[in-house]
Amino acid sequence: MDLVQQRCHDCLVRDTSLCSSLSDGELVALSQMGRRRTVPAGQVVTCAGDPVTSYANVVSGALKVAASTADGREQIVGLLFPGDFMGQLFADEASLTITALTPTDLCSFPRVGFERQLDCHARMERMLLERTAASLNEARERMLALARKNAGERVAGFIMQLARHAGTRNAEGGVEVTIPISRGEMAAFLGLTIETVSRQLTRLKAAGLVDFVKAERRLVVVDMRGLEGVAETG
Amino acid sequence: MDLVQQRCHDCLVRDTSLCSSLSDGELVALSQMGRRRTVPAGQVVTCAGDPVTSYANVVSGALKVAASTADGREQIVGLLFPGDFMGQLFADEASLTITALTPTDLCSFPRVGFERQLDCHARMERMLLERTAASLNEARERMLALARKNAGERVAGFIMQLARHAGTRNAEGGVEVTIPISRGEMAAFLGLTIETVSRQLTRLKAAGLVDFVKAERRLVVVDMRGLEGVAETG
DNA sequence: CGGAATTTTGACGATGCTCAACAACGGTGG
DNA sequence: CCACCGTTGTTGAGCATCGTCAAAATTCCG
Repeated sequence: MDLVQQRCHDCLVRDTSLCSSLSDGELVALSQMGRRRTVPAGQVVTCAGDPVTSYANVVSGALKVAASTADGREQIVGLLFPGDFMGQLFADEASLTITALTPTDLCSFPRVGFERQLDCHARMERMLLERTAASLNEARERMLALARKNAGERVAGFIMQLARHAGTRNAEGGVEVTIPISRGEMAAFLGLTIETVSRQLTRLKAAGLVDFVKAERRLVVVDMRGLEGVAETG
Repeated sequence: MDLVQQRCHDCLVRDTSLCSSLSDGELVALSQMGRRRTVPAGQVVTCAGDPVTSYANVVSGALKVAASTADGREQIVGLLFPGDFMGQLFADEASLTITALTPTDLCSFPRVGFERQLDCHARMERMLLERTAASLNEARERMLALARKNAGERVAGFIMQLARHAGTRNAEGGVEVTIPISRGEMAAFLGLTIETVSRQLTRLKAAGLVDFVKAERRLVVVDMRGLEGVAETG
């Protein structure tokens, strides 16, 4: 086994990224054009307006995908985690800006080479279609929240999602989660301001639905049912 | 040429729907499972919560794709026109409700059969991937509008899109468009109320940027530049 | 022509944003 | 070890925008 294959074999996301649709043998060509790249927290990876010349798999870390207005208002339209595919498929010019939230490792492919690989690997293309369709459904659900839900519902819904996706049950029957992003990023994600997010969190705490120490990232969902109720009706 | 092929050959969207990626010969299998269906205005085609058992091409008419909360708040997350593909790909349960806005003709396929056809026709699958990716980009742009733009910007932006996409230049240098949906649907699309949409339209008229007669669907963009300005900064 | 549905307009109020001050935390250097 | 400072988060007061409720105007359609 040569070095290239060795690298993929040891890859953290060999089994969760698009690559999981390919056998070791099929992976060779893609592997040869893949370039590992480490990005520090806060750095912009691709910028709205730039031509799209490469795609990537997220290997480790986290990134935000954001749209923004000319005068600087920003909305986070998606988050990327290990195994996720990064890039605006088939767009000649990026309309979104992607920024690393934490130190991040990417496995980056030149656009044309990657698209050629899609041509020869139907299972990979299918997987990409499935993921794109899922992202579209998610984006549409979020449009409902951004347009029609009030601040309380949005914040409660966000914590519910975290709890369901990454929560761990503790001794007292609560569900512990670590909020992976800052208040500012939460606000940018939920279509609110920092102050409103902060107020809603203290409101949830006052209502006894969640518990956390001020300004901490660690949070315990005390009353899942109650929180679910708030997520649906303020 | 048998009847089935004849039907596709005469089809209004033979060259704009996914079918345009297939030759007449390749179309036979898909054609045989396609069922034409006419839906009256206002009728629900697929409902959130139902299992996804079929997909369809829109042949004529228009539909809305909407997400809604338990207590009845609704957000239109997409519109479908002739040539568009309809259905939540690979979802086992629909999360969105699709309703005809006008009398509509569909060419409907059973889910499993259609997915099998995708397996054998790489160009069709590629076209579907391109369209899904484009829809995702569009949804994300709209998330920015719903979360961060004010009522004036949203209404102006909507008219801009109409004018660019379906406008016709008139004698006085204005751009004429027909607003294809009711105020209520505009509101549901823009994340506003009917009253706010109405007020913003009269505001644009008072500012001399557009002209229309009260409660009419026909509208003239008088000052495109000015309208563009409002779309970006209220 | 008449009644229902849609649209417009007005008055009022709540929600969430802005601005501002304060608190908590983490690192840095004396 | 602790004073200092920048960053992040919390809290409060006031206000603007948009939603709600209600009524009038207009259109649609039988």
